[in-house]
Amino acid sequence: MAEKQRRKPGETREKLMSAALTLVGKGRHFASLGIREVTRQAGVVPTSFYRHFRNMDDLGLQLVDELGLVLRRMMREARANVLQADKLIEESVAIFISHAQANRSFFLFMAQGLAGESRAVQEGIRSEMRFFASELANDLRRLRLVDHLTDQDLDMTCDLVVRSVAFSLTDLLGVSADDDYQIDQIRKRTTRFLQLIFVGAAHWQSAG
Amino acid sequence: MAEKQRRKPGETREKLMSAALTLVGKGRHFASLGIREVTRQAGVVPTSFYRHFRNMDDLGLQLVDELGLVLRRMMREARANVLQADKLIEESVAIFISHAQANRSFFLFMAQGLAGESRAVQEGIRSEMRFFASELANDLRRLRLVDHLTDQDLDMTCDLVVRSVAFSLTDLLGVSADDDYQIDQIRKRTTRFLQLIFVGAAHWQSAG
DNA sequence: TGTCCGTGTGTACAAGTGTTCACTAATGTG
DNA sequence: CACATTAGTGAACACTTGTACACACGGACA
Repeated sequence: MAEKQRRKPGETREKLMSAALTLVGKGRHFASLGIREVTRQAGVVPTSFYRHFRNMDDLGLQLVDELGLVLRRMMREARANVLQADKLIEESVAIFISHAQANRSFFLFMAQGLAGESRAVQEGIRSEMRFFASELANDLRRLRLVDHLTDQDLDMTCDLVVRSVAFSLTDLLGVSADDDYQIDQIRKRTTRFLQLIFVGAAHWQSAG
Repeated sequence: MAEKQRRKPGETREKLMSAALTLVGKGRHFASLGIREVTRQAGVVPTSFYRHFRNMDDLGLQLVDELGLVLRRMMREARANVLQADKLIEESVAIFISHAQANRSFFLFMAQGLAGESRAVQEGIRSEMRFFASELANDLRRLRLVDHLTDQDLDMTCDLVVRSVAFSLTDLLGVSADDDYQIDQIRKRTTRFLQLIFVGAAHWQSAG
């Protein structure tokens, strides 16, 4: 019989979550993962799963929570590194892309979850995106870059920005993780998208 | 023994495809569907599946083909009904929303497939979107609404438009099919997104 | 020191899975 | 009409699946 391994608390839980992410990173869709498959990947007996999660949806929800942390780290880095306003878009997108590469599976999971099977996960990710958009709106206000926009129009703009960036995840998803050329193309395109949106915002008049 | 039912050619094939769509419409994710499940929903014996498809990915690919037809019908209707340029965006979005409601499962499948498990389905849907974007670019050129944009910038604009509209599918996905108020909100928001993008395009200068 | 309790393990089971096979009825083709 | 082809059927296969149960170990705390 295999020895019972005593691990530090929460280790198996983490193993299971990162096992699910690993499978997602290998191209599987989260909705198609099973409990046994995940435990197998984690090197843990199936019954252990229930010590930490009620079912796969539950695991998905906890992954969304961790995704929130990843996104917040990314925001912090962007705030720290994006100093000159004229390169704001370019640098923000670059930071996004580099985080997306460093946490590929996480962002794949995010892209999948937007149209996923679990309503709760879906709502969780949408909620993260709303939060992200509202933080972006705050930052832009603070930098006094959008003084001519009403709050509502600013919110709309940021919403569109976040969506466009999120959509680029599905581009990233299609290219292999080390195809630097393609990834750079995606970065450039996403940058142009945002520039176009901000040109629109600069000339937007609320009544329109 | 149940009678062997002779049906008109291709009927079982259609039954299987629409069975898969039905399940998607009920909130399931395509990637999590199994052959037996689909055949059960179609009221057909599991073995029949192999008469028409090699596996679920194959079925997915054929669904993408049909999705192409749906999209082309939609384009045709938009071209026929959108006459006055000043309401172009508003009416196009309205037509999109109404088609998305009329073919809910199809568009859910599309939203799922963008980050789906099958690389081939993914690429198929992206290809449909590219086609859609290039047709849109042609139309805009023909209407002489974007004379100041280079081809490349016009392509980018249309790409962004198509993405924004596609993303709104994930909004639609979250509200029940008969929640007219919410659907109208989505329609309005999507319309504003496109207006913002076109304001951006109007003031875009290629060198930027 | 003794006793919970959280977390790991192995076994078990019924139900569901993809796929193969041999069989058969209807259809199209000569 | 004879006949090959297509498209339906049921039975069977080896496996996988989710989940329940009883048990074992180690740390926290009395």
